[in-house]
Amino acid sequence: MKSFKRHLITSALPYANGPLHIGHLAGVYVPSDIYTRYLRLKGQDVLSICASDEHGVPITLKARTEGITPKEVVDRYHELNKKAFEDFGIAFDIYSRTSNKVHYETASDFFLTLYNKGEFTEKVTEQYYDEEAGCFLADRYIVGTCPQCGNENAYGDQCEKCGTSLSPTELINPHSTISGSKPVLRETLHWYLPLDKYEGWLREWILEGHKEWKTNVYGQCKSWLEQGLQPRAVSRDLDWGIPVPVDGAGGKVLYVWFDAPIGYISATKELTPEWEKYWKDPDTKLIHFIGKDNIVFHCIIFPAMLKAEGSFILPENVPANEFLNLENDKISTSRNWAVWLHEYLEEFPGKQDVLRYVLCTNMPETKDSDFMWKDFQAKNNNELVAILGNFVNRSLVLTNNYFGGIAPARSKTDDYDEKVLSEIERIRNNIEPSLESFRFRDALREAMNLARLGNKYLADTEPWKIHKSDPEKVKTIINIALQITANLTIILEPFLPFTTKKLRGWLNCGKFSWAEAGRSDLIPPGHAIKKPGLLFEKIEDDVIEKQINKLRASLKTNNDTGTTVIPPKETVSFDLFSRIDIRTATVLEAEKVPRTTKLLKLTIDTGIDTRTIVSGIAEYFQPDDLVGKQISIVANLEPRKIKGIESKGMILMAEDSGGKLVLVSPAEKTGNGSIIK
RNA sequence: GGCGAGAUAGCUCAGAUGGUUAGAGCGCAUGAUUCAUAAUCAUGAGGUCGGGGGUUCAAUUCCCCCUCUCGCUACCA
Repeated sequence: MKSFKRHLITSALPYANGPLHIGHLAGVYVPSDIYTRYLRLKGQDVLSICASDEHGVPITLKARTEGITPKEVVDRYHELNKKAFEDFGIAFDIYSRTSNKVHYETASDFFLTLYNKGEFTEKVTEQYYDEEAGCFLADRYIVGTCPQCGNENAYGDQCEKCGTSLSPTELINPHSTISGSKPVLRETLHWYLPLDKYEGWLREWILEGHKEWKTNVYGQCKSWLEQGLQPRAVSRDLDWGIPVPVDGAGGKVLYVWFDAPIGYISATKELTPEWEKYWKDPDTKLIHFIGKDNIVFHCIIFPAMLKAEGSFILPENVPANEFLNLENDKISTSRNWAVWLHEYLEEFPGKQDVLRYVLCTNMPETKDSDFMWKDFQAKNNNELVAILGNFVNRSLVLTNNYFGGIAPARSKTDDYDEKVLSEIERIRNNIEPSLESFRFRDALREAMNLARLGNKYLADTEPWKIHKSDPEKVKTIINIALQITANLTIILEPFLPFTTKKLRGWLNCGKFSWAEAGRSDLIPPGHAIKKPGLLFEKIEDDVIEKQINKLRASLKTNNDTGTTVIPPKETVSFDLFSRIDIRTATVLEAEKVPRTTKLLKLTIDTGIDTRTIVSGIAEYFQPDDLVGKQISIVANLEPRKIKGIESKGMILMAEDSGGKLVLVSPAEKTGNGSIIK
């Protein structure tokens, strides 16, 4: 096992187009914070880096819908998220942002180095250009008819209705969402990172060299490598981002996936003039904390970039977590199915550690896990209050009651006392390997065993029974209880920093180092402690019910109205509208198209004829349920071959923001072929 | 369709290069106890380890098939 001189910890850069929720915390920031705090306690040289990721098309889109500038969007969320991290004690050495000057320079330099080394390939492609707005259009800015499903609102990169990934040139009747005009194709030059070139090296490095990575990470990398890697464009025609630093590259910026990971480097640079020591010296252990959605970037693409650049070290491990669900359902920003960090703090002031604890005990380390409010309550009441808070309270109250708040000396210790004392060190020794291999749930469970040990020790020795008959023995007992309490301030520090700080205050002691954990002389005889308060308080049923109701209510609202309402399309003439022939029809037969997931082949009676329509609705409808249903169709849509079947027309569907499809049917049965107008 | 991860006590999860009674925490039951936020401590009940087949003296652990969940990817409206 290689030993390292220093650590560089990065945490995935949160995208600055929305607030943070518990999923972010459980997946990335709590684990990275625990790990960082542990290393710091051990006195290691460690930097923890994070920043807001502030470029990319979604931010420009959000700005547009809100009628503000992209800068205003990122400013808002950068401040909000930065504060949320601070409030939860996520102790980054720096929380920077990718709109900083130093990042612009770093990312530009990085690009230039690769450019000058000839690491990029250049390719001219035809892209849509908006002549009115005078700019190239990012894929998301082009809307047109999906060539597959006929959805008129398909974006240039993807049709949200059928899920097809598209390229903008495939869209029928494309138009710009900026000016509404019809864009023209223009040639444009872009730079590509030929990932295929690094495939062999990546295989060797990951599949052979890092078999110790978590199975989910290793498996995902293997999956990617076996599918073969393609060159990836590193630039885009866009005006929000870092300009490509090459002559004649006006109007082009670095693609956000390229600039974002470089943000780790720039933030380090901003933090310390010694940044190169952390990024280029092989004695540095680089660890990326991320969620599973980011595995490919941090295990494949970013390492390929670093390798191409040549002077940087590579990550030693990428302990990606899976996802946290909420009350049995996926966390979803658009459905507002989330517990937002800033809202949690308003409703549970001072209870940062409760959330940290619950998220840690239930961290999605090996598979997706679930956050349940009932579970949150149970863990608070049965573990934090009953086991930890209670033990601390007992030991401090006993010290005050029997010794006026002055720590007694141990007189004579018996075998049991010695066994308990040695147990402290054993617990510490158990925690270390868990923390070092990113098994934080295990580590925290073991840490809590120290409080359990304390409770058991008091129950077994029963000082309240003998404090008159054997005061010397009680001195020993209370001394040991205090040593356990002091050790808790060390061992729990990575997990519950607010709690341990409070506890140190009551113990009236300073911060101990990790190496001191296990010692039985942390609190010397004669040391005066303070009057304790309560470490945790019980959470009652009604508080939890309120949270559950709040979630359900927001979900209901979302179902009723849809949170993401797409802005109206441009005005069309009546003439244009009337050229579309919408009719009622009845489904005669329906069957799944073989070897597809989404396609149904429908035979329908249109009143005019009997025809076949292929529709991408198989995920929402059983074929049998459709037979006999009256529906609405576009009867004069140009025919199109789909999977070898000629589809004549398209079925009208209402689609909510979650992508769920509902048939648009006449409210009462009517003749097939009736005109809908 | 392909690939990856997962399915173990009521709940959340560990675990085994195949081999004596499969573990933890919480919950539950019973008992003990009162220093402590009706907290604590002890004991116990609870699992044919997703389903089916195979290899083996022996599989929950290895192999094959199937079902379900999550993710990636392909084809695609």
